[in-house]
Amino acid sequence: MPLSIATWNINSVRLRAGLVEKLLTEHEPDILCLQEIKCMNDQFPAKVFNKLGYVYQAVHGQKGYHGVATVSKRPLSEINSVDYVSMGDTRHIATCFTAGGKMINLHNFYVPAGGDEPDPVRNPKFDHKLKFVDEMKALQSIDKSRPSILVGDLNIAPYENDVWSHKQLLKIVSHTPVETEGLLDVLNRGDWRDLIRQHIPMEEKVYTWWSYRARDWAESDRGRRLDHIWSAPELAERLQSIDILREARGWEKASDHVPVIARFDLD
DNA sequence: ATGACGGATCTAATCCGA
Repeated sequence: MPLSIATWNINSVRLRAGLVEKLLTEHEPDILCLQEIKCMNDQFPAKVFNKLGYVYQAVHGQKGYHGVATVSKRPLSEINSVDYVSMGDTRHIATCFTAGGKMINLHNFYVPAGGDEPDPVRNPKFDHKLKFVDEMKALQSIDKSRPSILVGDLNIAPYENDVWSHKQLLKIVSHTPVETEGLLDVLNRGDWRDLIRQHIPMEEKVYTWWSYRARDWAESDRGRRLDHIWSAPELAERLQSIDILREARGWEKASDHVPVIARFDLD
């Protein structure tokens, strides 16, 4: 079976354990990276994943907010979290696994949302976000001579067609120039490949998140591409497909983010 | 008008998301 990796901001893994089960049953990714699990490690619904064969679990949670987890059918090693911006938040977990006979690093991120006002002086949350992205610039797509994959809710929609209206969102946190330039700097300096954009032309609108506040999310379709899968060039060459599960936004009690799944021509 | 919803928490009103 080819290697497949999914990422999903689940917005409470306990509340949506049933939806996670649906995703894993219907799409069977080898590895699932979750963000915003919103629980402590001992509250993580491990049994739900064990039952489906995802017995390797790297969980980095905290009470009520944030939290990331990587669950896998393949053994995970070198589990490690970096405390970006030294805030004590649970926004990153790194693991390592084997595919195609080689070791691959996998980073799972939940980048801070950044609050309402795009001014780091007046808004400490925006300052935190910018510092977080700054620290990500040190990440290289090849590390310890292994190729890496970086996924998660990066909370930034970098390109014009990653939002429903480029012009109207230029001053809205997630699409301001200081953020989009910062994220593209992370991408370029680390020699990463943006796998969604490798598969979908730049002219085409692509979203992975739709607000809960819209009267009808599908009808207004005012989304943003906040969730990403990046990889080292040698893995990008092996990309077979990338799927954005838009239909998951319409599931009962849906997360406001949808899963993204990348499949690679690697065993 | 993007657009007022939805989650967790010291179960009621508050903070947070993006």
